[in-house]
Amino acid sequence: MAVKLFITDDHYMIVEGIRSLLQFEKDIEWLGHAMTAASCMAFLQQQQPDVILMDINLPDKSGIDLCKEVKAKYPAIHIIGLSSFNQQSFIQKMMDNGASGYVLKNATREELKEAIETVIGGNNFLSPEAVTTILKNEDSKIPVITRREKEVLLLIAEGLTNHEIGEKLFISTTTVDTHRKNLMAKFEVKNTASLIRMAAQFEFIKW
Amino acid sequence: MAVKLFITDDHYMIVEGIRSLLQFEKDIEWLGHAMTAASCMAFLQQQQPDVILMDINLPDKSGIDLCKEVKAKYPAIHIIGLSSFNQQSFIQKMMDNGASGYVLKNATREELKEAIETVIGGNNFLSPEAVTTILKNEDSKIPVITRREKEVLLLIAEGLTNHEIGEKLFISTTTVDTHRKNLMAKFEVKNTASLIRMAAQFEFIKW
DNA sequence: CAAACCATCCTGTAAAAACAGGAGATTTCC
DNA sequence: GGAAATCTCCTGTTTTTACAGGATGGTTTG
Repeated sequence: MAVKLFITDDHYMIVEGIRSLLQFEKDIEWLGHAMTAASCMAFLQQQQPDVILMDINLPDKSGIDLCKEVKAKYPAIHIIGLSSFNQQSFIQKMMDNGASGYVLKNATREELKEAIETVIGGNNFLSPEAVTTILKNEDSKIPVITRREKEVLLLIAEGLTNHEIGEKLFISTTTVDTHRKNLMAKFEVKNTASLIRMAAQFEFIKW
Repeated sequence: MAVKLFITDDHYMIVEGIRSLLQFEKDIEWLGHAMTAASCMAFLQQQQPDVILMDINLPDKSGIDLCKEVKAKYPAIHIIGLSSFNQQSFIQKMMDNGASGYVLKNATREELKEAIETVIGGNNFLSPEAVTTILKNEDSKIPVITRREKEVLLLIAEGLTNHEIGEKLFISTTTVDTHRKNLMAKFEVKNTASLIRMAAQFEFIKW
C-alpha cells in the first residue's frame, strides 16, 4: 500500500520540486499541499496522510508550533521537518515537538525516499548534515534562561544600559547587572557583544 | 530563439522545482545548474547563459558576492536573485551588485516566466512582495561598511576586546576603537550590544 | 519540608567602551 | 591631478561593563 504524502510549505518551488522528485514513485501517493498552517489543519479534518513534510517557516505560524498541534490531534501522522537551515536549535525544537525526521532542502531524491520510508517504519530520520550538526554541538547546548533574564536580554540587545533597564523594569541597576552576569555565564561568553551574537544565533532575539 | 537559462542554488529541491515548472516552456533552454559559486564560475568559462537564477545563500560564498563577480566578468548575463527571504537588505544588495531581478521561492510559474522575460528585455523585475518590502522600508537604509570595518565588526561579535582585535590585526587599540566608533555611527546606535543586534539583523554576521 | 531555583539587592575594583576632537598617510575614484 | 574615502594613530574624560563575592526573601517541587 502506497504511503500517503502531504506537504506544508509556502514555497511553491519546493512543493513543485518534491512533486517532481517523487512523481514516478509508485509507493507514494500525493495527497496535495498546503501553503499555510491554517490550511494544513483544515485539510487534516478531511483526510489524514501518513507523512507530512513540513517547512519550518510558514507565513501564519512556525512549523515548530504546527508540528506540536498536528501531533496532539493526529498522533499517527509522521512529520518530517523541512528546512534550508542546518541549525541545531531548529532541529532540536522540531524533534521535541514530535517530529520523526528532519530533512534539508538540498536533499536528493534518494535521501527523501529514505526519510519517508524510515519514519513510516517507526524510526527517526535525520539528514546526514543534520546529524553532523547535532553531534558537533552536542556539548554546547542552548541555554535555558528565565523569563526575567530574557526580558533583560532583549533590552540589552536594544542598546539600553543597565541603568536604563533598571528604570524600565523598576529594579535596581545592580540587579540588572546580576542578570547580565548570569546570562553571560549561561551562554558561556565573557562580554555583551558575544552574548548578543549567541542570543541572535539561538534565536532568542527576533525581528 | 530560446532563452538560455542556468541555475545556481545548492537546494536540490529548488532546482528540481524550477526545472519542473519550466520544463514545457519552448522559449527556455535549460543549460543546467551549479550547487556552488565555484562550479558556477567554472561553468561560465565553458558556456554563457542569458539568464542566471541565483540563490542568495551558497555554501562557499554569498550569492550577493557571486553576483558581483559574474557581472564583472560577463556583463551580458542577466542575474535574477532567488531567495526565500523577503528582506529588503538582501534585495538591495543584490540589485546594487548588478542583479536585474529578484524572485521569491514561493513564486508561481507565471511569475517566474515573467521575471525571465522582463530581464531579457533589459528591464528589472521584482516579485510583488519584494516591491512591497522595498517601499515599506524605504527609510531604514542598510549601512555601507568598508572591508576593514567588517573585519573589526566580526571580531567584536566574537567577543574580542579592542585590545585583542588590535593585536590580531596588527593595528593599534585606538584604531580599533575608531572603527568601532564609525561602525556605531553608521548603524546609528550608541553601544556595542545594539551594533551586534543590527549587524545580525542585516546579516553582516553569519553562522 | 528542605533543596533548588529565582529575583532582588549590596560593596568594591578593574577593565573596557563611549564620547570628543583631533591629524597624517594612502588609496580610490571622478 | 585632486577630492573623497579609508585607514591609521593620538590624548583625554566619562560612562558602562566585567568580575568577585556575597546576602535576603520568595516560589516551586521532589
